[in-house]
Amino acid sequence: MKRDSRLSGVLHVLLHMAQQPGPFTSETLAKAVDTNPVVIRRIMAGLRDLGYVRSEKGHGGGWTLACDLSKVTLRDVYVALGSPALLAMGNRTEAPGCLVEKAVNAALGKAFDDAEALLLARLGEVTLAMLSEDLGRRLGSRKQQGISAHHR
Amino acid sequence: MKRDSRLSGVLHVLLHMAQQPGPFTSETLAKAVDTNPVVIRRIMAGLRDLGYVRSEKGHGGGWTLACDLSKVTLRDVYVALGSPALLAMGNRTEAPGCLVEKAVNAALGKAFDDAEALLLARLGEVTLAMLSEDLGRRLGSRKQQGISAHHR
DNA sequence: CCATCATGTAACATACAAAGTTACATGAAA
DNA sequence: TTTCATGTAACTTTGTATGTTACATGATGG
Repeated sequence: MKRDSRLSGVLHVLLHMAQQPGPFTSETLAKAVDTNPVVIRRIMAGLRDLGYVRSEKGHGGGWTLACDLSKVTLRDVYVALGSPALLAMGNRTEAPGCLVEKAVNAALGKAFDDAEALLLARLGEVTLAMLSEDLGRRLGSRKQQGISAHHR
Repeated sequence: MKRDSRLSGVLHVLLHMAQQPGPFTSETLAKAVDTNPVVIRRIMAGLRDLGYVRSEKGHGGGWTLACDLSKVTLRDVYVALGSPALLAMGNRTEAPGCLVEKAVNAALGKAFDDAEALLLARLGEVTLAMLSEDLGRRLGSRKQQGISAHHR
């Protein structure tokens, strides 16, 4: 199954934005994560709707952070993406008539639900600020560098 | 992302087999789970290789359970399928050079790993025998019924 | 006013994996 | 030797993320 990397991608973008004041055009951000500007607009749309970022058209326009990074968790970002499926596996049929299927769904469903809940809880424990601080530590003495320097 | 239902499907098949002595042809099993005989052979191949089931060709042939149901867990069945991806999401890039990507991967990777570990642990707690017993309870007074009766 | 820049979005193309299907080889039983 | 069943390769279908093109919308600067 093809892996969904939108959460990973949008976090990368947000971290880049947290390193410098901005605004950033979709094209600049696209180069930083090696993708297409339209893809950036696509994954940022939900964040904009929830007020986590702002977008401006025209000269000097682009994307700007519009939230308190210590108040937004990775889970919030995930939800902003539209809460895509977390698990690659699922029950063959939901609401089956067959009792065998029901027994299988009950056992698997419990395991699946527990794993999803744990994942969401973990994502809810990490704020964008914590992520940004971790990045700061990784950058070490090389602070205040631009996007181009972070990317190979 | 398209949902992988092989684990759900193969468990359904195994439970059906546990209800009656067998052997069962791929065609019979395919009808029970509403799919194609080749799909049955495909998802059963790994189980056969690990000795959980046996297959016989020719007249009177088909699939037979060949293991102690109380010794095989849902995790064992999952592994027999080839341990397909559990999570629908993943990091954009493994082993990135970019420090921003590394920070994102570290945070997400931890959450992902924890969720995967929990899911595998849960699957490891449930044996096929437990699943079969649960099915027995669900069937209630309607014991000893054939496959056709279980399926709508 | 208008040329330029940037987002917003629809529409289409591509890539990939699960699931479904067809075809045929292999081997066992009647 | 005919029939039945698995084993497997090859192909088709389907769903979704991702990539791309095209164009509309709106803001800025001259």
